[in-house]
Amino acid sequence: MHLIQKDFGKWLNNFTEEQLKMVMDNQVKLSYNKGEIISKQGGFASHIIFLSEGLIKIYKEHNDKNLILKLVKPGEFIGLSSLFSKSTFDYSAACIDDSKVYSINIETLKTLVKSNPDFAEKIIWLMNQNTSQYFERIMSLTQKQLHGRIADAILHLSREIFESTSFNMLLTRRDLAEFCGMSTESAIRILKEFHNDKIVNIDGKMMEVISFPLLERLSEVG
Amino acid sequence: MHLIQKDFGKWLNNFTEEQLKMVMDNQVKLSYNKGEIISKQGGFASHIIFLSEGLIKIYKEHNDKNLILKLVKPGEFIGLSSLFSKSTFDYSAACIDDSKVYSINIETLKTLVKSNPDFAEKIIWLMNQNTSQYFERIMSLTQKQLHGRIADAILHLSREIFESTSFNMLLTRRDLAEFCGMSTESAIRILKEFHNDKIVNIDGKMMEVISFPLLERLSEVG
DNA sequence: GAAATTTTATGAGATACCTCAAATTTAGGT
DNA sequence: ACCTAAATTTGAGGTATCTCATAAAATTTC
Repeated sequence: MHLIQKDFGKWLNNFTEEQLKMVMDNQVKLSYNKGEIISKQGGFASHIIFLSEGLIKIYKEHNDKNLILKLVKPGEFIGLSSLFSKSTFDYSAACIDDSKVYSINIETLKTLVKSNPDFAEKIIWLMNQNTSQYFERIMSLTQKQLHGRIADAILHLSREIFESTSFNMLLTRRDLAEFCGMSTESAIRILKEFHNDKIVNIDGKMMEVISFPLLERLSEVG
Repeated sequence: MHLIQKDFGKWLNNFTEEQLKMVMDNQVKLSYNKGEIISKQGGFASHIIFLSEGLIKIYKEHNDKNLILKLVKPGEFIGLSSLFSKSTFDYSAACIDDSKVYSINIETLKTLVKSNPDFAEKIIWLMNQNTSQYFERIMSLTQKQLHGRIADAILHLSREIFESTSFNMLLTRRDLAEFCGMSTESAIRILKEFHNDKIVNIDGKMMEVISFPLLERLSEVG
């Protein structure tokens, strides 16, 4: 009880004792290793996942090329888009880093949404945050060229995901390419270019942003 | 009262008299002409719109190029993504055809969502439908080349929007291009190609699908 | 109903990006 | 520690797509 309240924190406000017990009784904590797949596109969506530790990629498979739709960091839910609609996932989820998650029965969450308007509001708010993020991604991926897209990705990693100027990005070059909708070779070339131009400092997967203004400019001009 | 119940139909189930009255008192019906802008990116999101008649495009502006995120047909809501989150629209909406809409105060809708769990469920369901559609769009726009994207667009128009093999697509070539994330010239060239290859029959804005299998094949291979 | 604007159309040239190939480095498994 | 597989890197060549220019057709405006 203690642990889950600490992690879920803000999501469990205003729950009655009965509702809290319901969450407790219908949830398990799971650990995944880097590289492991949590859910597979087309698979049965019986649970919603809450990420407690680690980093996860949500991606779609198309022929043999993948596109990473979203990076999920601790504190976020995965699978909300299956609430009240599809019974199958329309995307896959895999761990970029060792991860710990709570897996919550989807029926439980449905019941909670229907019995607790404040929780429903929070879920709707979360889903709208996601949608807004997807709009940004669509614009980046479709309207900008390679440099702008990589700039967007670096800004996202620095500000949203790792919340630091300097971080281990964990993503492989291929992950980054799949996040930016480009070939791995292009991603590599542009990273090197940014490094040479002293926009970022890159050593393997370690990344340090040197100039946010330049990244923002690249993002802006596309 | 009669009119709105006919239009909103399925959305007003399970409402109490009081709630129905609340909808009635906080809603106006508006008419727009083809080409008119309903809401502008960055504008204040004070209302949710329910499309009763016509066709509307939801689009984002980037530098001087637009991208049409979604086509909205009668029976759908616009602006749900502002419920419980942003107070400004992060996209614009404009009429592709003469349209009639109900404009509903956003606070009213919030109240209803919080007081009627069934309605909340429906809203969540709707938002998830949208998200699912956006995933499809991201895949089409980022993973497929021109022919696949135009094929996707035609299939969408035929099946989702007009629900007919033969229809007046209303969109200009430029709209179609902005829906497919390509230059107007490319859209025109590929439409002509499809016409010459007898995949569709095109005369101005009139469009007749001749071979769904071929379109699906083009969509599949990308 | 004529003028002005927008839309549609087509060609040629430019270029951003991908694909393929081959080498080197790094990571993973036993 | 070794072997294998995966990830990273770089170059060269090809191509899908865009841009620009120009013109005809269609639509809107007054």
